[in-house]
Amino acid sequence: MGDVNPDALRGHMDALLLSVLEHEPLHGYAIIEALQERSGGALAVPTGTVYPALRRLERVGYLASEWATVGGRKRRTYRLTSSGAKQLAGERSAWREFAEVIASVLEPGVGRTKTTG
Amino acid sequence: MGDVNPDALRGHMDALLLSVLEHEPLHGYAIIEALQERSGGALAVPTGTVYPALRRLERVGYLASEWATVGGRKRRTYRLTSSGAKQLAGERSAWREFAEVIASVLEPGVGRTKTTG
DNA sequence: AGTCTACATGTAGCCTCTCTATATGTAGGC
DNA sequence: GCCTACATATAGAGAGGCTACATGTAGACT
Repeated sequence: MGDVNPDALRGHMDALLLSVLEHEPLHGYAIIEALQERSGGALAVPTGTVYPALRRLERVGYLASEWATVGGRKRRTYRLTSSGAKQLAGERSAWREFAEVIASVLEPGVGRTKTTG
Repeated sequence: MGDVNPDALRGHMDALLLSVLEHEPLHGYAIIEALQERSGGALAVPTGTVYPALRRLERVGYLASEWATVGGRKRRTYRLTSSGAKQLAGERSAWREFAEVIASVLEPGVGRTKTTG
């Protein structure tokens, strides 16, 4: 039950982040915990990955954020925008496509059985 | 049926390459075609990705190569070493783990249902 | 002969995302 | 005071896939 190879995460981080914010706004720290919980402990994404990624996602309009103070601590809470929701849907189908493609190469005979066309 | 996002391929290229060489040695150009065929046309990996990757894989001992001339054209044919076969097995289980983890975050309720606590 | 396409390999340099390491600060337990 | 958990942020490194380019053969068509 080792954790996931960092390189493999490339290009999938956005989908993960958008996904945990789908039903409720969360702040960065809570997002990291949610990722870990949902993955059964396999995803230990460092803060140096998450915070910049969240800012990037906000910059492109998929997320929006606002500051809040809870128990004397400051949090920047992120929520999914409608644009982000659309993006998430796209990321989900892209993931399914991707997983199918990789699986078809790695384990021939499973899935995509050369329907060609 | 767009092709796969290049960034998403990060860290999975090795597995793909090792996998197409599992049962038969192939040269670079044929590897690219095999990848495309096995994926139903979804994987159009550029030569600038494949050739350097093959060399890297040879450098670390997962592949071995030799030159051949077929029909007046020179080919460098790669084959899987025993070390590469072991690596491929590892890549396969890493992929299954990875796919399960991503799916568990992207589509909660499917697979890895928080067996932990 | 000249041109075009398919076959075939290779490199330089860019891009961009993830990671490591570090910095900053609050709250609460010991 | 010191340590841990909570909470955010940035600089710089590292890596690998991509674009673009360079090189060359074979065969078809004009």
